[in-house]
Amino acid sequence: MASRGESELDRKIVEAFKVRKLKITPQRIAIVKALNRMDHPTAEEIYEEVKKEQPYISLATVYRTLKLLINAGLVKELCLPDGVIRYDTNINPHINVVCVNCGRIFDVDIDHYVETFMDEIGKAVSGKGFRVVGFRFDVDVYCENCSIKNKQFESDSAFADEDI
Amino acid sequence: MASRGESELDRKIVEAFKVRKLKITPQRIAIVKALNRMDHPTAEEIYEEVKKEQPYISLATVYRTLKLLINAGLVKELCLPDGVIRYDTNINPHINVVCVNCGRIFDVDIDHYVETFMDEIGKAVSGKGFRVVGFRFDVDVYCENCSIKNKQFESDSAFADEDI
DNA sequence: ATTGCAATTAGTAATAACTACTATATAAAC
DNA sequence: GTTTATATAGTAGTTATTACTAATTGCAAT
Repeated sequence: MASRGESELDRKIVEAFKVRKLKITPQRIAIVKALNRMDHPTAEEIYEEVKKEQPYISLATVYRTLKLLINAGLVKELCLPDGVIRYDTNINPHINVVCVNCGRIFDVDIDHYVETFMDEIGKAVSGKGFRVVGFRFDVDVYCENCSIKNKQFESDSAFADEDI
Repeated sequence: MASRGESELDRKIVEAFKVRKLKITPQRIAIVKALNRMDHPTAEEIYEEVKKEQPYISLATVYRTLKLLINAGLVKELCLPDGVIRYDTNINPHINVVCVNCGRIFDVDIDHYVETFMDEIGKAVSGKGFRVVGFRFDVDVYCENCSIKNKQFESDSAFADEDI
């Protein structure tokens, strides 16, 4: 009967919990598993998903656990123009490409560009004594579908005449 | 008596208002002027500042006016890890360098790098049909002061061992 | 396996940030 | 000045999140 419990959890997460002396509870297991199968969910969406497995879980537990995971560096918050915080299990440096029309979020890997970006940022902030610990790079777009449907918005952006 | 009213307002803002058939009210003038002398304020902070000039202004008017200015592309929202929305009158492409310890925000001009960034993003998202309309680039740092006071946090970041 | 207890939980109250609503007032076009 | 659509103050309502509390539980030490 090895199908229940922490054995299903990513070793990295178990490790992060143990190292911080955090208990591995069924609620936390369910939340982590839900996060892993969801795509940029909100706290409320996670709550609804986790309820399938833990029907009596409290929304407060979801928020508390998310905060733990964030503090452990296992999850990141996304704050997008719709004002709702979403949670991202992709902690690799990447761009969140967000369609301003339909809200879909596309993770765009920038492994190959990170060094260049960081060099440029380094130049831009040099001499000011900043120690960089992370970044958020969100790009607002119309995705392919919404571009087609929203031709009329073509010059609504501050960047429209910069041809980017 | 040319010291009151819209004559004090940036021509660009008057233009943006007229073009949208929005009335130029004393409240809106006061809000725009407050924004111009403040540094990344929250709605609440703007409200307190504007009250000095318009003691009976309503917080709802502040929020409504901010939304107008955002829609007109004259102001941008910043959503930083503290969860409070701040308003930025710098609509030029720039990086918001945020000290994760003291919360101070430093605008870092990237005029010279924007083209490079956009090229890189273009490469990263190419073939996916995205039409870029804007971006947010926030960099979390310890500022010079807080770096000195917080040596103990040196390896707390997911990026710590990447030497960025 | 049992025990002891600090950590965790469910449930809910409280808070914070914002939005909607409504009756009154006003900017600006005539 | 008159008109009228727009804007406003004040406030109620909403949403997202956090705080609190009494009961429960993971897990380390027996």
